Amino acid sequence: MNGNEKKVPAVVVKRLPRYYRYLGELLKQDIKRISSNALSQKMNVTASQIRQDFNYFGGFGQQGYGYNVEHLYNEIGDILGLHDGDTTVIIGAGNLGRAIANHNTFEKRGFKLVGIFDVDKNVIGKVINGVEVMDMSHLEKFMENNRVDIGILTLPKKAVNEAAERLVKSGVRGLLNFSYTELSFDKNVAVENVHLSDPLMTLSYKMKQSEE
Amino acid sequence: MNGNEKKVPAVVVKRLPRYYRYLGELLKQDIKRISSNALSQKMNVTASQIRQDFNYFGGFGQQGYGYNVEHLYNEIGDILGLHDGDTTVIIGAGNLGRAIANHNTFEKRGFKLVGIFDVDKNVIGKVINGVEVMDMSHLEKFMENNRVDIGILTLPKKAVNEAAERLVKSGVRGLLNFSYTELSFDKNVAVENVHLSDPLMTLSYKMKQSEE
DNA sequence: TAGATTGTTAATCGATTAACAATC
DNA sequence: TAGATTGTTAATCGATTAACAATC
Repeated sequence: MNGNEKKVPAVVVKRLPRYYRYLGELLKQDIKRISSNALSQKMNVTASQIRQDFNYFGGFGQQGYGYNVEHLYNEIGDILGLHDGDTTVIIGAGNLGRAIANHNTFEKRGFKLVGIFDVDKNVIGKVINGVEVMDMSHLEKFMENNRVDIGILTLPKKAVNEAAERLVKSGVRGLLNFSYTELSFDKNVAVENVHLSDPLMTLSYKMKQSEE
Repeated sequence: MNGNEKKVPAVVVKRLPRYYRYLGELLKQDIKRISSNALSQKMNVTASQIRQDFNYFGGFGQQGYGYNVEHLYNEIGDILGLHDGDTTVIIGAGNLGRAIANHNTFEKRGFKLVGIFDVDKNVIGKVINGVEVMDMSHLEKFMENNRVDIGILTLPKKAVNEAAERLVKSGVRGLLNFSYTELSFDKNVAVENVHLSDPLMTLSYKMKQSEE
């Protein structure tokens, strides 16, 4: 941030992945350009919001023309850091860890899984989506020899704090935490806490509303 | 809604699961009561916001005392519909479907998994967390004989629309969709679309910010 | 050039925070 | 009763929408 750009509101940042997805779809359909108005109808938001959102990062469009889909897609990818080649490790090779290791969207988005760790002797040595599950006690050695940007935490909450701290000490810059605990570190380590059952609860709330 | 209550903003509803989690923790620690101020410090929000949020649903506190933790916990559970005994089926017994079937938080929140369906002969008949995987072609028959409130969609996007429509036709009132496609139905069917890679992307964005 | 559509400023709306009277 | 803390109104802040001049 160079000081004369205003800080992008969190609510705008959260919308970026959705734009990215829709633009990816347009790209697949070979659509070359789109106006904020056409996009707003597809996405069910206002054209004004779309233009405002994009203009936080500088104008990507052209008056009288609209937006070049491929260009916009790449720019948003850039903003999100999808072209940085960030590497990930998964800590916890349980059901969720395995699901995520096999979830190919992560790769498609430019993230490279380089290691999976667990403490369970029964899973250590197994290969998941081409990546071997290693012994958690070898974490530090592994990270000395491999650049790891992001730690994905899919382990029981009682073990998550220690794992997170070891990752941070070994140089990880971001944590994607699926454990129940809400982690937070100082500003040098970005953290995103994901609670899988939250959407189920808000769904349940919505269901009660539509009953009435 | 009886008309003289104002509609609860979506942003407030989204915060309810987080309150519920924190109150659950307090309950475990045998803490009987808490003030909005004490809770605000734990949760890193303002006390004002907490009181405003709770007052959308009627006052749960008592002047000079604060909030009774257990009572508040149960009230929020009620609001979220966690005590309705909603049943779920999972469509798609792949990695993510299995992870969710084994994810015991869903049960803890009061949702009962009653069926898992797939088209793959290799997984049909297997038992996941005590529930047998059934042939997708038997979905309608199963739903005639069993009340199913929520369909959890963990299948490839090319199959998700058909599955969703079959569920809705068979009487499901809510869909929790993990597939890439964004589903939407008329107002009688609540839908929550979950995109697992979105938090990874926003994490990546945050990492770029803390670099600077 | 005329038409279309952005980028951006201004107006509106809604959410958050502050303040305090009510009351346990 | 005095102190604490809610419930609620009012003030502020920020996000969304509308409008339109700039310009391709």
